[in-house]
Amino acid sequence: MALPNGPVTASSEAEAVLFDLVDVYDRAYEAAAAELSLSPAQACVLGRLDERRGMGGLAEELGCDASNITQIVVRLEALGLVTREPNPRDRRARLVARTPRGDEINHRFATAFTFARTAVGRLSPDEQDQLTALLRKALG
Amino acid sequence: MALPNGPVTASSEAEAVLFDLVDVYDRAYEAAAAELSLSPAQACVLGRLDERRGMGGLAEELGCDASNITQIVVRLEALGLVTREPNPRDRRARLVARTPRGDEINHRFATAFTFARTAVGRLSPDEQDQLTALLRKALG
DNA sequence: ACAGTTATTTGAGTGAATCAAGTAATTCCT
DNA sequence: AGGAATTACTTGATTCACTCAAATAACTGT
Repeated sequence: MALPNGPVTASSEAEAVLFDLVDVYDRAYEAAAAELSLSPAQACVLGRLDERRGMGGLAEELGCDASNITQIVVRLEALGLVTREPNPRDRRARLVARTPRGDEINHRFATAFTFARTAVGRLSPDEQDQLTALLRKALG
Repeated sequence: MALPNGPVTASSEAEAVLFDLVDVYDRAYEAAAAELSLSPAQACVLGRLDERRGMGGLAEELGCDASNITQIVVRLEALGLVTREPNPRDRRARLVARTPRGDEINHRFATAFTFARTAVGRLSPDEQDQLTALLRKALG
């Protein structure tokens, strides 16, 4: 379990509850991935392969080094969850795509990761709108 | 930069903005730690040493294996940010405490991690209360 | 065709995390 | 009091995420 990105000092209740939310979210994500024997990073990459795409695009979207993606994809490939085919348009590049089994695991992950759904579901539609508006404003 | 604990599918706007929040929060935490050449885990542990305490308590609070704490504390000790003294009451145990330099770095970290403060600060006091109430309800 | 750029991989290194096993000191039981 | 069980922590082995620097190959523009 990853250590929480904890509150050193929470100077308001809103900050404290924000931290709680982040911590619970992150742990739920990790737990859902673990149910399927995936690391959070693997679940993340798998979840972004709805269409086949290149390594570079993944690295850019996820804000990490390309070699990090290489490793994660190699492991997903070893698990039989993705394939890496040469890109016919550009022979330097590779196209990553989920296998059928990858689709299934990804779907099961989406089902297992209920946290956001459940949390939002505790709110009425009006409250959901309010929350959305408040968080958007808070995010700037 | 850690990969985001991404949304596989966001079935509502509230869920999507929740994910955004978590992602931005986590990245800000990591960035603040990096400014002080700390890993997120190191910043986390350092932030929980307002009073001297044992390794076991840290492990329990942070929900990880004790040996993980040992490693992190060893590194913090090597950086001169914490000390590990034998517990006079129980010679099996060790008491971890921040050094003055640890206090300073921890304080600078708290200053550098502005995200929660800033985000909440964009809201009026009323809105902050609303947000707190909504998130509490969502957390169940 | 040649130089420069781009896509990806490889290799080396750090750190987080877990598990299993070990050590030492405490507690509990009779 | 004495021995067994428990507790607190460390060590060692392993896996994975992550970064950086360097290598390889293939593309692009002139």
